[in-house]
Amino acid sequence: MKKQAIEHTRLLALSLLAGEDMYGYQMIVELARRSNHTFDMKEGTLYPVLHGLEQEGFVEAYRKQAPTGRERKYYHLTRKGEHALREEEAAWRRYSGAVNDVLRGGAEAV
Amino acid sequence: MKKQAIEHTRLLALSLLAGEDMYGYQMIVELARRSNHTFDMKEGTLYPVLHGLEQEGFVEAYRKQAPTGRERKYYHLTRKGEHALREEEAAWRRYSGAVNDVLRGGAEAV
DNA sequence: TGACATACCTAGCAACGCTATGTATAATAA
DNA sequence: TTATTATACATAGCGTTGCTAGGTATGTCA
Repeated sequence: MKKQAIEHTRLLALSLLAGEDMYGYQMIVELARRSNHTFDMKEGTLYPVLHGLEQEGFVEAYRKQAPTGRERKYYHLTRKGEHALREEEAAWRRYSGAVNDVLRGGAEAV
Repeated sequence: MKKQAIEHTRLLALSLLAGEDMYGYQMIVELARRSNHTFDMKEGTLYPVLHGLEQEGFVEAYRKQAPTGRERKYYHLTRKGEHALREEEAAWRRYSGAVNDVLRGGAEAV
């Protein structure tokens, strides 16, 4: 499969941050809500991914006080991250389209 | 993610065998054709999966002489395999639908 | 005050798919 | 005729991904 393709966690994480800055815990809750609980992402999955995205410059982190007084770590999607998101989205459409083609018994014409 | 969900190799393999019995090498070529070369499955990926499917009773293997005189190992989808395919297809639709929901910014209503 | 939800983090493990390699035969090119 | 390529199957070993399991800490509520 070319290069393992999917990496759905990255796609989902980038996509969540496209609308607004979020903190990790919020992303997990939001993802569950938006996917009608199809995705129940674990902290052990998300946090390392966020750190990776930060290192690649796709997101930037900043700390902000919550109204509760508690400090949260928010993530913001950078230009580079927006670009990466568009690419991941395109890869997803290509991938899911190909799966659907195969399920239908194969696309006859191009 | 519940249980890693996708397992796309199994889904694709079962789906290929839904139409007709095939041998491994043929499945790889067919998959490339039907997916417009989005999927270029490796032998090191497919063969172990086929062996696994056979052990689970989802497929049955038999050897048959090719017109070239060469022997090939064909795989046939069993009843159990058809059932598994339907379940994997449903899981795929649920999964891909959820990804699309998240990409769209989240499904509002149920 | 104790329990729970919130909020972050990492080490270690398991599964999946790939690379690399091996074997063997048929077809084709040199 | 011989060498190369395509066909056809197989497995060992590795890397990536995501999960389990555990740890730390703070705010809320009974």
